[in-house]
Amino acid sequence: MLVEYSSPNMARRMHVGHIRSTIIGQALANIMAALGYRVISDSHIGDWGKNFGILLTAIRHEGRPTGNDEAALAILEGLYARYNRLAEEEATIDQEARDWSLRLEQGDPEALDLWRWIVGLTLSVNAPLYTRLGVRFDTIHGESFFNDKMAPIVAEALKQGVATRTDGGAVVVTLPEQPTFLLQRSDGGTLYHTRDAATIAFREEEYRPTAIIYVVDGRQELHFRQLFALMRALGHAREIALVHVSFGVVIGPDGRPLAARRGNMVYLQALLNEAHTRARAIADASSPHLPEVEREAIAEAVGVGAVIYNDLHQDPRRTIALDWDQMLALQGNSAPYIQYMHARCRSILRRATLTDIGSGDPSLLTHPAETALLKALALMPNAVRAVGTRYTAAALAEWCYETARATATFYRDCPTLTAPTPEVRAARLRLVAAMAQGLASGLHLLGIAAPDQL
RNA sequence: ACCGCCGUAGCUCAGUGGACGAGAGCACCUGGCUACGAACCAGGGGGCCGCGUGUUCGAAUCACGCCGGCGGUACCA
Repeated sequence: MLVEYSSPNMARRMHVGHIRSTIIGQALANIMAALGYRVISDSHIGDWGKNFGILLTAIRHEGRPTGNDEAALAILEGLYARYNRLAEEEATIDQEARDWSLRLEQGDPEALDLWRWIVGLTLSVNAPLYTRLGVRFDTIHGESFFNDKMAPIVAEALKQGVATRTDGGAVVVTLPEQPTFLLQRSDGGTLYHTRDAATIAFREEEYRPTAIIYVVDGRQELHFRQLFALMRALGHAREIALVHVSFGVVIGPDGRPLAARRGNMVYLQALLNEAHTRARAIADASSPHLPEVEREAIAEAVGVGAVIYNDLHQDPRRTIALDWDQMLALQGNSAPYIQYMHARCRSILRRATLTDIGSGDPSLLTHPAETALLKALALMPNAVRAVGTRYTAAALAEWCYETARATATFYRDCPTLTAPTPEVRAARLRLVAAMAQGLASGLHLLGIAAPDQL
């Protein structure tokens, strides 16, 4: 099974708009692997096309930014925004951008040189963010990778009569029940559909997957409907499930889209840092006895965990209005709550002796809080399987939270270390060990760390 | 205009293969640390589950229509 997610644009810093695909995709990849699929995670980076034409035009006019850090990337980002707007207003700039994107496709050395620099810069700036989020890719086959694989698809579509060439030279596809779309520009350049069609053909040949999962925002639903219909019409991917996991975009608190030029853009790094800072403040207040390095590590696990969980616990299709307090919530229905319950279980296990654990008799667990936990444990496989069939990690996030709540009640009503009898104590220890393992596994599958102590 | 998604408590959201008389978090009110860690727990107020019709023994959940919000609709991605 191949899972495509994150797929950031080049020459841009990752912002809250990218976080959803990244987080949802990684969780799905984790869970599909747990379900037994051999998962290939792929970031289909946007390193090709007309947007690069615009970038190259901008650099040609304004010069190449110095440095190889986030600051340089920010400058590129600004250049792109400005020239993208210019291209819409001035036909000469637009033409220049088209020319450059074509030169890039044709292997022009100058274009290639700048292209390599831009891609390298972007990937190196993004890398530490991925590390913090626990994200890793098996392959990064950007759109450029498919440059030489597109002509055959276009030819195939024409040959099969699925597509036709217009008088202007463009290749147009008309399928039943689908709006028509283009497979090739009139100047010979390729398009989004072309690249994605070539990508499917490649993946089909290369991996023979049972499914290809696209974790891409909902605005591209039509694109994928058309793409999948095209591939079916061509006779491709007959035995492959093609799935678009669609999610809603993140908008500003005012209900309007986030945009750099509107000044309300929130970058991923800033978001993670703020989450870390908030978690650190609470760690300092509630666990002053822990050494500095540990509190720092806990703050990272808790802060980043909160961000990840916030994205996973709700229906991905909803539009999310940016709300710092909600995204970074550290109480209630949040990752820290689940992490806390896990840590309390671990705390009990730390205080018990090893020989106590695993020898308990489960039939002694008859208190309502105990049976509730046993039921919760039994439901975990269902939750994981639901993710596999519904393609949403929310089912598992929900399980983690409900289970953590049941754990909290048990914690209050059923003392473990000071249980009434040694037999009950042993049984409860065994239960606590199971809960700790279940919660930790659930969190790990979601891509969230489960520290032994907060 | 057409297509898609969403519309559940003041706010943010769970719940839609059969399973109590509809749930959680935040906010508000009340109570609980001489600790298996209070990043917690217990309790309270607060809801024509957008509206209507239909299917069914039974509908927040399924079907159809309507209203509202958002998104998309060939040479950007």
